[in-house]
Amino acid sequence: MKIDKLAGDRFKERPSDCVIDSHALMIRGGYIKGVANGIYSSYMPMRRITRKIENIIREEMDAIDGQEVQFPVVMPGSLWEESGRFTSIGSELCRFKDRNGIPMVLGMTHEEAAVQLVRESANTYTKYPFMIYQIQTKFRDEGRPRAGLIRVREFTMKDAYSFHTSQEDLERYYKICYDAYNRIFARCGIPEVVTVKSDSGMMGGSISHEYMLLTPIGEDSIAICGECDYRANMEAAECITENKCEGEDKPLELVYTPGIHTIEDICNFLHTPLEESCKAVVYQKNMTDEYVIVFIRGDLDVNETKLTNYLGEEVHPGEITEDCGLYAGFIGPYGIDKDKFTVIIDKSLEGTHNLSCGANKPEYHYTGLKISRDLGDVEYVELAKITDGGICPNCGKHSISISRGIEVGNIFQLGTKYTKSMGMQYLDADGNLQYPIMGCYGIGVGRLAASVCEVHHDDYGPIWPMSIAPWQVHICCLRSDDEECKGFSDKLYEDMLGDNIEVLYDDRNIRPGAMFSDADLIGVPVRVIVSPRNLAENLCEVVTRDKEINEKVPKDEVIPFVRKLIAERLAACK
RNA sequence: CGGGGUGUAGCGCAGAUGGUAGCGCGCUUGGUUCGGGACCAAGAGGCCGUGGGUUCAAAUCCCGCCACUCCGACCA
Repeated sequence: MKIDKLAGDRFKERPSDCVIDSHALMIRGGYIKGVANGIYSSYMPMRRITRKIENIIREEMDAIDGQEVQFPVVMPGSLWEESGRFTSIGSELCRFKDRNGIPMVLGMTHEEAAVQLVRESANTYTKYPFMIYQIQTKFRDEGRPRAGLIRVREFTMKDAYSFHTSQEDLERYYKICYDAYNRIFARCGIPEVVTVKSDSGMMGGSISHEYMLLTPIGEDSIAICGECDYRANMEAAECITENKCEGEDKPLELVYTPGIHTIEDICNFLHTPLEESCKAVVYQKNMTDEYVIVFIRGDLDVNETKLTNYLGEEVHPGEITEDCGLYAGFIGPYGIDKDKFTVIIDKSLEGTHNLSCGANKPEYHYTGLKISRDLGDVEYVELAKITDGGICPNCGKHSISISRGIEVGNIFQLGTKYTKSMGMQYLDADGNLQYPIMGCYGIGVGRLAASVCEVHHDDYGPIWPMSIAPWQVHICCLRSDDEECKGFSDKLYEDMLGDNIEVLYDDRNIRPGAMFSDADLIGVPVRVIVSPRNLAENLCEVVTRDKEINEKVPKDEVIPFVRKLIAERLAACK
């Protein structure tokens, strides 16, 4: 490829609306162009990168007996009604009608399509286990796309679905996928990706893992133990609390606390630590607006994902109105109307005493609350967010730190949610009808490319690993007006093409500075610089984008030298 | 869903108090340059997001839409 024909501009100024580096570099380098909010087109360099990523994924999926298939982007709503997701999913599922008025959806994930594809043919246990996968466009009408390709509405994804006749077999295969995923990320040049336990959200199912690239710009928070190998998404992390319950129990006492509304204020007023208070967090159910009140230790926050899972329905922060029977700032667990409100006591309050809390009466709080004494038998529910410096649920030490990460992939054990709801069955060896057990496995291709860029770049541009680089070699002909320089460069380019080296050739009559800046933005790992100066000594300069290598090589040995470099670097990405 | 911001040339921006649009980068042509985004000269390129209103006159003032964007919430 000659660079002067390459569609897409490269430019110097950072676009003002780019917050993260990978986004800015991909716009500045002529990789992508925005079409609409969260929707991008890719220029050739980007497409070559994603194609290589897709091929790596393909190789690894094929190696674990995956069958590549293709599902449609547009599906009838009726298919999604079978699983119940046509109505259960919110506006991120794009719905529309075809010319006959039939409800249709744009695929945001393909469990339904996967089951539809195989439910008749996989009717005997002898066909199990098997896995099908595709690499295809998804559309999710996100409320807020951001960060370039990290969070978009339309994207390419590899999604895989496995089918099993037992939980044991699913777990066996799940482990195989787990390892295949690690190989994929290592081969794409980001071996530092870690797995974390995650919440399975709307997918259903139980065990799931996310593959996280740890970086401060990540959107997810991850709890990591510094002492053992415990790692979990904040949403899924169990919050362990120790309540020492020192000193004597004090009696429950009503205290006049005019104008004190927040838990910080009451603790300051009483000179007690936040741990000795019980705060109320008010939510309302999305469907009915019914109030849900969570009581939790004053220093902790509610993990709303856990709350949603516990309730089995969505909630939003509650609006406390004049006549709802609640007094904002004075809500407490003692004497609250349990018939009128859903009241939940967080596990962090188990084994506590001498708590201060609201008195359900304006301008009054209680002190000396002991739940086991004053409220009798209550169910404690684990709903708190794990905290930085908190206790590790695995090893029990105060060793949790919270990091940020980008989710580049995930794997789920789905169970029978889709096979049952969609009526997929097979005959087992004893002649009984059974529902297959499913797993599903996803990787966002564009997000992965952007993640690699985010981790591998400098001020001048991306530094692509050889395995996914848009080209392997970039020839810079520094003086195209010099006959010898141009002649040698042209020949080198032709020879490399003939030798099946992926080469980008810059023979524009521009100044070296501009040429190097463009080369940096394209981020090709190996650069060959041809100039009259070096040619006078029969040399070419070979440099790598990561600055590891900068050597003058005899001009006749450039191709073998470069071939060796490419081979070494490809081998390093395994 | 809540709260901000911005829409003027391909990109980045300036255009108090209304008078018919400008700068930098990029692009075209010619010349001088040539190892980290050169310089000179001459050019091309604009329905000022959109609809309405006020006015002799609107990029500018008023109202309504739309789009993009940032922060937060939500998010297989």
